[in-house]
Amino acid sequence: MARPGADLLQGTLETLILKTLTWSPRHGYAIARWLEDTTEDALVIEEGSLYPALYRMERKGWIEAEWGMSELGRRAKFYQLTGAGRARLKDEVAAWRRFSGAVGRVLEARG
Amino acid sequence: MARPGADLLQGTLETLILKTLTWSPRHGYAIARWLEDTTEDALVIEEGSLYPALYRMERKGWIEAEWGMSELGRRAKFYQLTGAGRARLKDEVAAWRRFSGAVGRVLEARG
DNA sequence: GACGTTACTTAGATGTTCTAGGTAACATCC
DNA sequence: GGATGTTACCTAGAACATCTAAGTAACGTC
Repeated sequence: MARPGADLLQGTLETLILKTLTWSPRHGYAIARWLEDTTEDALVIEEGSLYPALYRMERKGWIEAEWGMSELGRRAKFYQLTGAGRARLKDEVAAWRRFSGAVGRVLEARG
Repeated sequence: MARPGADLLQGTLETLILKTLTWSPRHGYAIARWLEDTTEDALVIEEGSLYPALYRMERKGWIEAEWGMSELGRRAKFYQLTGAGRARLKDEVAAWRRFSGAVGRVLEARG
């Protein structure tokens, strides 16, 4: 799993971002910080992954962006979930459970 | 998670293959069948992913191949774990637990 | 002799993530 | 006032695993 060139398993970042926006809009930097805090740095979000992911998700209509001011008075782009994004999150959480459950069953298997 | 072009999260296949070879050598086709059976088809292993993965892993010294006869009398290439492969499996299982635990914490988070 | 299954092979496309660079504003400390 | 660290965003290019889609071949069965 600890492959060079991939700290995150491909396909998980967008799900994590969607989840981060569940409760209120956040700007990109805050999304990364929240994910790292919540996982105690088990997940580290590279900026070169984060921002392209946000653009992809905006293009797909899962999130909407708006410029505003961060808590510290700097300009920042705030993202919020759309209806489609909320639906997508639900699907992705279900898919993650199915997938990680399956992998878990394999890795716990005995004989 | 259910992205077109990726049923498996990138980085998991090699771990799953290593685990499949824990107990005895198996040929490629049997590896795919065992994984699908064990996960009740939650994980489907495409041949175009499986065989290239086996070559990569052989190159990396995690598995060794030998031609033989399958249970049904057809020629088949049997793969078995090397010492390095066994060590690698251990690391990957630990990494998977860390990673999936972190994702789980994010996805279960409330507020 | 057509069809389904076992078993392996490989080229090319796709798509996410990473590395590594950049801009800019503000705070702090020497 | 100059260096350093933090917040905050942007982007080009490379790396890499997986998938699609094609192929070979042997065997069994109907």
